[in-house]
Amino acid sequence: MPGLDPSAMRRLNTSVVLRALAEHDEPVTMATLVGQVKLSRRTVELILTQLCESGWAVEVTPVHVDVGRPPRYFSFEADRALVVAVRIDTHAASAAVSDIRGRVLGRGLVTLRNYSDTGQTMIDAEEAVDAAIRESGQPRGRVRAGAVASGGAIDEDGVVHRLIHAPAWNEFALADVLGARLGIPLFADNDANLAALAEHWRGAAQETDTFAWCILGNRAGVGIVIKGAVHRGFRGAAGEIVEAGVLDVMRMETQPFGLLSSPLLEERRQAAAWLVRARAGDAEALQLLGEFADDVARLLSSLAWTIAPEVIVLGGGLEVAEDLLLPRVVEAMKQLGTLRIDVRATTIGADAPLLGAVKLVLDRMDVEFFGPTIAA
Amino acid sequence: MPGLDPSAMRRLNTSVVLRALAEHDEPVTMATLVGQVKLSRRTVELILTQLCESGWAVEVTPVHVDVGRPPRYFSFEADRALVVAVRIDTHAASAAVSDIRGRVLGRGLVTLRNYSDTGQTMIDAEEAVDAAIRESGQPRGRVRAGAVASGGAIDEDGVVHRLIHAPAWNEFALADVLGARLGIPLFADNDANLAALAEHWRGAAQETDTFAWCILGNRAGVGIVIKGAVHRGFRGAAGEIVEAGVLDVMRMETQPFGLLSSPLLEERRQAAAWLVRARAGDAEALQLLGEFADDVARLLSSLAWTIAPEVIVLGGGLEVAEDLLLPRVVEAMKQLGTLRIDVRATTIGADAPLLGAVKLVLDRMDVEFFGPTIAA
DNA sequence: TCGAATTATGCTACTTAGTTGCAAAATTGG
DNA sequence: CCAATTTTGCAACTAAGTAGCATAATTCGA
Repeated sequence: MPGLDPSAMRRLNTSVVLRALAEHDEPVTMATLVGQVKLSRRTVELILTQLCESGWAVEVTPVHVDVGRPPRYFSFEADRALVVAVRIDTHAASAAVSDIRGRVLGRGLVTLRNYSDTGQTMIDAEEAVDAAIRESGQPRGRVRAGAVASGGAIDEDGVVHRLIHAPAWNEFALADVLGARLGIPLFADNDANLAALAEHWRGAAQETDTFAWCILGNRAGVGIVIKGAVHRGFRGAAGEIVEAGVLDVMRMETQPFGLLSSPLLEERRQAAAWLVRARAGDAEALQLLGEFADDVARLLSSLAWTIAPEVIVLGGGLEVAEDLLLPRVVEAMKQLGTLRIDVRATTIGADAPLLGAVKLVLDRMDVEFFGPTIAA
Repeated sequence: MPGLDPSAMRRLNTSVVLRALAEHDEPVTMATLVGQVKLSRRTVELILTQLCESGWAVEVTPVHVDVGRPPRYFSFEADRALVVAVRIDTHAASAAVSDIRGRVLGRGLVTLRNYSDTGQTMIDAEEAVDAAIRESGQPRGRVRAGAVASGGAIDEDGVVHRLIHAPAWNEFALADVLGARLGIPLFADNDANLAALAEHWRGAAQETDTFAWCILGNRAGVGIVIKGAVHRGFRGAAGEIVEAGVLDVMRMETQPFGLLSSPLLEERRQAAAWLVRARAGDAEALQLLGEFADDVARLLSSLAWTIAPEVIVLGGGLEVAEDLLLPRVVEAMKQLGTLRIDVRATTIGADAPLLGAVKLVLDRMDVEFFGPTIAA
């Protein structure tokens, strides 16, 4: 337990002021900030001066209308630090460069040459990052950190522990290897976890902070957010349905509606065709849809009694069937006697894991961005 | 986000020093504390003086042998604040009075007159508390706070949301009602959650901080600890297997080995008889034991893929069958293809929920004990 | 155009609290 | 009884937050 000295107090207060400043999209007056942070005006003034000197804040002079001496306006310099988010799928690597507020400035997409070859995939991923940086038009040096989303159980150190269909990835130090290649600190996490994080940040689960996000079907995974933070579990294995055993996941894989979440366009097209049939009232399609809903409900029930999330968000392609699937799943859960849980569809869609990676690095870099270094 | 002023800094440092002091069972010198808290000797000295004045610390003069000027010794005054833990079972209310270090000073036990009558049960619970305080020999006024362990889904405000076999308890504000009766701030939580907390504190799960604790059989419940804190889930429903639906829990209830965790002595005796038969190699008993192990394994698998705990602790009576049950459960989980998890038996036993209640109130009262009030 | 009203600023003086370091105190051992 | 040793007690200093007042820079109305 380390005690605090006055300089630690100043660091903390600096971080408080900077956070308050960063919350506003528009420039704000000192008085506004003083109201928020519960520090004296003088202190805020001194800290703001320091922040301007170190480049984290800028003073701007907007047009002014009110009576009285015009206040000084300050705004947060979001461009000062950029982050990059990478997503590695079985078929493609995508990347997004974003500023520290989460505004995406550029994107890149590269089709993977050979997913089973981790080395090649790292090259592909770097290409996607390069493309994203190029599109952003920002100097590369501004990209300070990054996060990568991938399938599999990924622990806090960014090591992939199990990726059932791709043994080459087992025990692969994804975060370290790709981070070294890109020359920045890099975090890694499971794509379902990151999708959940994104959904909490900007999607369908903003008002709750204990919930689960699911992709179920051809691929299957659950992302769990507890008290606002991703729950990874031991060696990142939380939410890794592939390991379930309890539930017959394989059956979902051979289910046409399971293909809704396939990374392959062709398979998604097949699934969409079944959806059309179901919407038209085709008996076989409705039968299969019902079975799929039952399977999904059984999985969600398992989540319900263990985690007891307040909300479950269905993502990963399932959202296109929202109208047909949701009522059936809810009904099936009721039949199972499960606690009534608010089940809803994603509002972010396919971009979720990438957006979640942005959020992950923003969260993790708080200390770096808002911590000791600021004062310098 | 509130900023810090010098007095907040002092409060924090005071709490740091007090915690460091409380870690030692024996009196310690100032120099030792200085080494631990990373504050200057002068500051520690001033804070210790204040703590002595406010009664949280006392200076003692032990015999001294080393050369040099003899140091001043200080020790933490654990008696200054006592807490009471209550456990409400279907058949009895028990209570324990403990000091702030968790040393139990007195106990009480009252057989419930009518569990379905919450009012009567509150009276019984208070009697148990009175008995425990009497046994401790401490003045009642020293008991500053308490916690109560009960079955059912209990939210953070201490309201019981579902207790399937006792509708009178539904939406009963357990913490508030009993707290008002006892005249102290009272926290409430599910007994499995509290047992898990106890196991983390003093039992079989001290070295991990993400794990689950189970009572399975006649009663069923799971307590989940994530990053050292109990995970309650929405409205306290996490780990409430009763709601499962997915798994055939009722079958376990009619299983003779399920009676191992019965609150009734008679039923436990029956179960013990089956254990004897199994140990003697009786085929029927071994068959039933195997089925029980399979059921348990299926439940634990569900925990494994959702939470991914590092350890699962079996408690609530199951520990008496440890030698026969554990290998079978582990084998059955392997058959299910579940991630290998360290499954072990409780080292605390039946006292776990009560001990967990002590820990809960100590954790929750940190702010009160170690927070702003100290300096006064 | 000028003065009153208004509002934010810049600063000085003061307080709290943490750090440094030195002289003095209290012990043991020869 | 003196040297060695270890800890204490305190004075002087520094960092950082608070309070509050005189002043500056506006708008508005006459």
